[in-house]
Amino acid sequence: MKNNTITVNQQFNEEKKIVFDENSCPVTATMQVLGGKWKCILINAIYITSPARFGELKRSVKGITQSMLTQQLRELEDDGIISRKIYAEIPPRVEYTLTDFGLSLSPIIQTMAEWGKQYRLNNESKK
Amino acid sequence: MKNNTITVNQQFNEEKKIVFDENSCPVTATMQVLGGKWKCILINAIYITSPARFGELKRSVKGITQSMLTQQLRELEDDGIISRKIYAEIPPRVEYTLTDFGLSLSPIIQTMAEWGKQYRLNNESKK
DNA sequence: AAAGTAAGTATGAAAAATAATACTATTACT
DNA sequence: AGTAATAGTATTATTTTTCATACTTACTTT
Repeated sequence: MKNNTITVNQQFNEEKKIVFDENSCPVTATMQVLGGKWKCILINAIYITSPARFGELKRSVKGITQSMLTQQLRELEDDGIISRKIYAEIPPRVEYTLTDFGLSLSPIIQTMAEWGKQYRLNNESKK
Repeated sequence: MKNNTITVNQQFNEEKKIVFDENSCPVTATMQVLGGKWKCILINAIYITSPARFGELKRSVKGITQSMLTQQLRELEDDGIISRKIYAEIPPRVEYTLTDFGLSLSPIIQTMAEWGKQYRLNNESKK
């Protein structure tokens, strides 16, 4: 009984009920798919060099290790973002391309690319 | 001498010299600023609830711990993406807002938000 | 016969990111 | 006197990421 007024006030004080989680924040949802250090870079690399081969990606994506590349490509494949085509040849050949779903991410990647270009220009001019 | 022809062939075989690193890949450059689990989510949250207070962010951004929030806000501040305004009051009050530089990232965040909405719609309809 | 090629797998170690918990200061309210 | 509020810091633990290295297969070239 003592706390009645306080309780009522607290309820009325909940002005902003905004919550950021997977269900109510679309950015959080996107991060579930694009999270991690390499996903965006790999999607961009495959977009540009498509069809991209494993060894080619290993050489061109600087800093990535073979096991990381394998792992990230598997995750992208599991998420339906890239498709993996194996040629039964010796030596083996595997080609990676973006699926339609993967292509739907390209506006994000392109926006990131544009920002990155500007960012670098600004940094250059500040030298 | 034996390997002359091979050496020459290898040089000519370098058809694609595309490299993805901080210097030549703008997506990689962007990732340097937006990388990590929380950056995009926080930028979005501050964009929406601006001016955002510390405790408010702690409550609304689900899953983030206090120390992560502090750390990420510091990094965003160091990168010039957000600004931090301290009010000398008791209890203390600190307000976070996006800087102009931070606002320049909003096309990326908006594109991510739009994709996330679509993604969720697609997932809903597949149930 | 040895080395090279492509696309990996397997394993253990190290580093980085993230989380959990306890603690701080100052003031107002009960 | 005890409790709450705000915006943190400090410390340790746990989890996730990333790295390094060795190994595999089957065929070709040296």
